[in-house]
Amino acid sequence: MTEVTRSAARRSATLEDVARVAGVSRATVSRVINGVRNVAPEIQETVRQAVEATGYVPNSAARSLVTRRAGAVALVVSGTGARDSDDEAARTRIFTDPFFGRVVSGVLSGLRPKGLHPVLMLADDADGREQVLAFLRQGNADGALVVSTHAEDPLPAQLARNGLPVVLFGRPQPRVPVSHVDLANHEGAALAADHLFARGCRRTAVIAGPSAVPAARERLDGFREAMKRRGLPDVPHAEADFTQAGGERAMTRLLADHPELDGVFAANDLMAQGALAILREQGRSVPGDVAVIGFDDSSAATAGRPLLTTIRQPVEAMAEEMTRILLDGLDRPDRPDRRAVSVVFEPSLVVRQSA
Amino acid sequence: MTEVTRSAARRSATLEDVARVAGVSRATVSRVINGVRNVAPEIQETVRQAVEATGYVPNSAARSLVTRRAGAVALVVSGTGARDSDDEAARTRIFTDPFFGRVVSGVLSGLRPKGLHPVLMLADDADGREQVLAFLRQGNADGALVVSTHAEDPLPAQLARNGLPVVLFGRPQPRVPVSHVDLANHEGAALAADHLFARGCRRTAVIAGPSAVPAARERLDGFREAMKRRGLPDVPHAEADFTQAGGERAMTRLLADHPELDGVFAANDLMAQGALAILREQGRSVPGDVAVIGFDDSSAATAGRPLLTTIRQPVEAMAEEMTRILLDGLDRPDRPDRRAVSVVFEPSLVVRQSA
DNA sequence: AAACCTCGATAGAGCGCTCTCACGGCATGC
DNA sequence: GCATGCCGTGAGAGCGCTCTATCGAGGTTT
Repeated sequence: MTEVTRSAARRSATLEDVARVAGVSRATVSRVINGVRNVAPEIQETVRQAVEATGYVPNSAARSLVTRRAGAVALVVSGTGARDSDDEAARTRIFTDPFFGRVVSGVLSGLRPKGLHPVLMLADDADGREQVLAFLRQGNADGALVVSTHAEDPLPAQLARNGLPVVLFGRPQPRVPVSHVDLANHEGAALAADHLFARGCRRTAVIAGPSAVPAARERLDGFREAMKRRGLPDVPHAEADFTQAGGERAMTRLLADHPELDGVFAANDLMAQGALAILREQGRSVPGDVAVIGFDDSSAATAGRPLLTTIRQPVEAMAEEMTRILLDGLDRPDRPDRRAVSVVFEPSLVVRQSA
Repeated sequence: MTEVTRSAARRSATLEDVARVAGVSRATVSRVINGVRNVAPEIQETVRQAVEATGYVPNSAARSLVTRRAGAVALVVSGTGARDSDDEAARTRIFTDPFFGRVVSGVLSGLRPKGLHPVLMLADDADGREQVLAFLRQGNADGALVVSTHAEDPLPAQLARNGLPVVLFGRPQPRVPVSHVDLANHEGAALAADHLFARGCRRTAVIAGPSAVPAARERLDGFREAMKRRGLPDVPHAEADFTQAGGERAMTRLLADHPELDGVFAANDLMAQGALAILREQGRSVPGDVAVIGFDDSSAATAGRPLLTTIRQPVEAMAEEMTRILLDGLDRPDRPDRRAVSVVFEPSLVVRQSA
């Protein structure tokens, strides 16, 4: 084998090669490969055989260049609140949270029918945000799915300003018109309050999420408002960071300040687990002495004993809907109806053992 | 503004535009944008200003087309064992496992210096494997990081056969020469055995992972061999699926068959948590009546009480090393030293409360 | 002073694909 | 019988970039 043929064998087949083998033009092969439009059946067959014979695989860079479509979407985790972008512990924490895994799972489900795959990006500081922006503007991805945590996260606005298709998990800042999916957090928290009240709890407390996170605020407010309606206007709370360790610290504080507690509502399951651990250590039985309700119905809810009573958030379905909205927007010929779409999901109460 | 100028403004600036503004050639602008080689400082400055003025962003499809580099790597989760690819529960389970999150975190760390981002792919059936293969052959990614679970997973071999750069998490089948990172699972299991023995446990059992997973086999074998060396050749075990629920079932079975148990080694932390839950339910104190050791030192280890004594697997560091190996291979000019590289990490014992 | 380098910049080919436009052949309408 | 329309195919431009070959200017060598 000469040097020439070897290098020829090395480089993979192109449309040109297939066309030559099939005895047709490049354009015809292209038509067969993509949406088959007006090509005689017998020629289609010939082309297909030529593709087989040459082992042809379309080059996506070339295709993207002319179609101006990347055929990819970015999945951005934004604003983790890591102070330092080298803070691997913080990064691991967010990716280890069951919430993240459920989002990934839902996104994958939503993308699968279209044969797309998400590019994972972390935008936890200005530099990371710049990277996401550049990535999209360079055409590496056609749109972004953003899981943003902080309310003041500027990324959604930046993306929207650049005219890039975005869908958010969670409500964006009021002034930013961006498509998103969300959960009725108020209602979820009220469900928890009602259940605790019905059990007879009158001295409840809340382990809240970071006040910078809108969903966390809504859960706290929703719970307090529901209790107020029942004549209990004073519900103490401690703020934590959505982690188990944070939940432990918050529970410890709460117990010290309010030893008479008989019910706890945690803004997510991880913190509820932390609460459970501390209650056990301090010799309080759950749900006998203190009833505990979590939020999310993630895998953490059934990870320990007692099994956690919790408010279910259909994260997978929400993530799937998020990709659907994005893909719809990409398909649409740009102009018409470019307004932001939003879909709000309803939470539900899942009663197990802890309350 | 006329229709023409508007559409001109719409489409983003190209190299040509920048060159015109800067009064130089396309090639010079290209040199400035990329590795700056032999360009007079003042011209560099002029070009930079022109880039600024035009808001130029390089088009990566065009670049990829000529460089034949995608500037992306695939992160493939392969062989989850989901029977049905529509089995969302199974999919969520794998992504919810802290192990996955740690891998993602490590990969991100390894990719960050190069400004790359992983494309997430799930290859849980033949169709998924085909997609991964096609994706890489189309040049969408330059290489793959594969987290493969089953020993008989054909994907690594398929990729290697196609000459695509791959690095595996975990040892591949014996006959497949593929770069990988791995943990000394035998040694880790022996560490667990030694610790239990030193505590006085003589009636231990193992909650093993799926026998199709090489790492699971090694952990079981390592534990049994270590116990055998100490004169305890009979260590019962129950096989589970690396999930908490599976751990619970295995523990229940083990307890029924061997009520006299005084020590349990679980092949991962999730199953150890399951064991803890069952032991509590059955009124056995941990570590008083039964000592428990997990494996991984994931977030699950500190998720409940008692805190789990476990064998630490440095997943983040392993994942980071995995990307380093892949990127090194991509940089190298192909031919020389194309042999498979492997790096084996050492586990360590982390003593907490459960043993 | 002529020949030779060297360095910085340009011209232009070409990566592999899609898509518009033109064209030939055939059926249809008057 | 000739104009008309449609359908299937081919020719060719061009997407935005990189990179090789080339050229010109200025300095050095003999």
